[in-house]
Amino acid sequence: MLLVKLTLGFAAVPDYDPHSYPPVAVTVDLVVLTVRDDSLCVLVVRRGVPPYRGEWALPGGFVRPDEELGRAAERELAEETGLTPDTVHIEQLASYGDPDRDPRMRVVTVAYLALAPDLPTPTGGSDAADARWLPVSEFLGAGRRLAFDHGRILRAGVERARAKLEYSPLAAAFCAPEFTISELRRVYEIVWGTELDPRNFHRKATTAPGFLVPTGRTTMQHGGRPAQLYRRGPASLLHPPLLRAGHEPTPAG
Amino acid sequence: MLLVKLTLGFAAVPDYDPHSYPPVAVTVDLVVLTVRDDSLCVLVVRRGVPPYRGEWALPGGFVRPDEELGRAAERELAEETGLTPDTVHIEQLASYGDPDRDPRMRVVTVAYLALAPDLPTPTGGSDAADARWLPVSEFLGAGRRLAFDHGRILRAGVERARAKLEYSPLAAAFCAPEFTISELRRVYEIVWGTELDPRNFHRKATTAPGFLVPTGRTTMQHGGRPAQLYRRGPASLLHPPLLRAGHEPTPAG
DNA sequence: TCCCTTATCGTCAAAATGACGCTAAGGCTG
DNA sequence: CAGCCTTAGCGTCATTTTGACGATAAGGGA
Repeated sequence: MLLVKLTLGFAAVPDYDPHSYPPVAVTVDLVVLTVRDDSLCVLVVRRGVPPYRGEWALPGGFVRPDEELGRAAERELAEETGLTPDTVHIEQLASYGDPDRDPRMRVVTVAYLALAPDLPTPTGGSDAADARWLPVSEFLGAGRRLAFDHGRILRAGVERARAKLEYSPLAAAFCAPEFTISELRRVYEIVWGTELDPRNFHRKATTAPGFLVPTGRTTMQHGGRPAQLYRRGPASLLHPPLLRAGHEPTPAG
Repeated sequence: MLLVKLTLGFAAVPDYDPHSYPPVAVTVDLVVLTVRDDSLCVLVVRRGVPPYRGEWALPGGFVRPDEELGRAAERELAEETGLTPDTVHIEQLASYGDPDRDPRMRVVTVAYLALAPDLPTPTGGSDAADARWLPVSEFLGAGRRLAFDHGRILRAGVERARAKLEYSPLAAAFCAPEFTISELRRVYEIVWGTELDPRNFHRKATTAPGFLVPTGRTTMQHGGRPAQLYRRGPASLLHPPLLRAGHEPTPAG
């Protein structure tokens, strides 16, 4: 029958009828990470409707009929946090489409990873009933659970963030537009969960071409000697990378 | 019928009805790369039906109603090449869902990247009318074009492959189960488009823990002194990584 | 003023890298 | 079979990079 014909591939389907396909919904889900109170936090919302009513989930929503995937992600981000891509870094993470990941119907979700500086207000959300920042450790361990397969998505997002700090200047996305080297180092330490030597980190960060642009201004927020303020540089890749010591990340198989 | 209902009610969001959404088709597309005849090649199929009839496209097809995304990708790979995940490495690449990327309807595709050893037969495809390996350079330059947005997907796949050679043992996925260091080096040289010093490469490849496992056997395929044969090791990450010299990859913005 | 804190520069030994010489071990050719 | 060519694989060495950590700079507070 038709189904069989269709699955042979796009190219081999002379006159297929796409509408005869079972309905699939496409959503975007967001892993929005920030560094707050010495821990890596993720933005979660409490679900107001079944399934998983009352449980924490990643923010997300349907992709509109004529909307690009990235636009949908940015729109959801703006709805939940009031932030725009000017302020936060956002990139596609991965897609998840297990047939039973949503009990209501087939839902394929395209997950996005967003890295935001510490926001004064947790959320400026519109429809989000209850949204807040919670430490990712709450969900990565045996503690709380996230609705749907969002725990898996969160793990992927955190893993991606940790890896990208090594080779990309993305750590700065967790900082305000102007930041000190120590603030940047604190980001690395919290995201990686390690301690870094301040002097060696300072050397490597300032040496990597295009990573940091000094502003000339200084700040004395942190009690000691005033620190130089930097802005993100033009580099899209760190050379040389800031490698973690010995890391076997996900126990991949 | 269903279609009419689907296109109607989009507005309601909080207590949404997933079925009240417009139809979206979900496909998987494959970027299957291999190293052949001193160049990096991609598996492409010639389209037999409009749109883009007669043009080259990436292999792919619909995700079946109760099929996981990764399974769909593996199935398509098997249909086109006869290969299974035992033989090739396959991983999710990214998703593409621009509203007009397929003129017929909204199609969201989940692209997968597969890295295969050089296959004796170009394809063992079932339905693929005309499938073959072509150098990626044909499509990356101003030469041939791929159907749909497949050129963009191919670029992402090649970029991903190039990047992953640095810090993952994935280069071995381009080789037969047993391979020599020179064969591995040739993979790096062809994928990166650079030349590598054989002696330094030998040192770094054999030094990286878990990258290579010597088999004890040797081969003399290449005319000179017989070479040790190795198998892929257990490492999932290369430490230290095999870094390219100075590389600004995609001219990112 | 002394002390405490953080920032930043400097030093130095250990490790990694890159350039490259040299020997090993096959086949090929005359 | 004696060179010769080819690739494999080991070793050397100067240069860089890294990591550990000392020392100084520059603020606030007791």
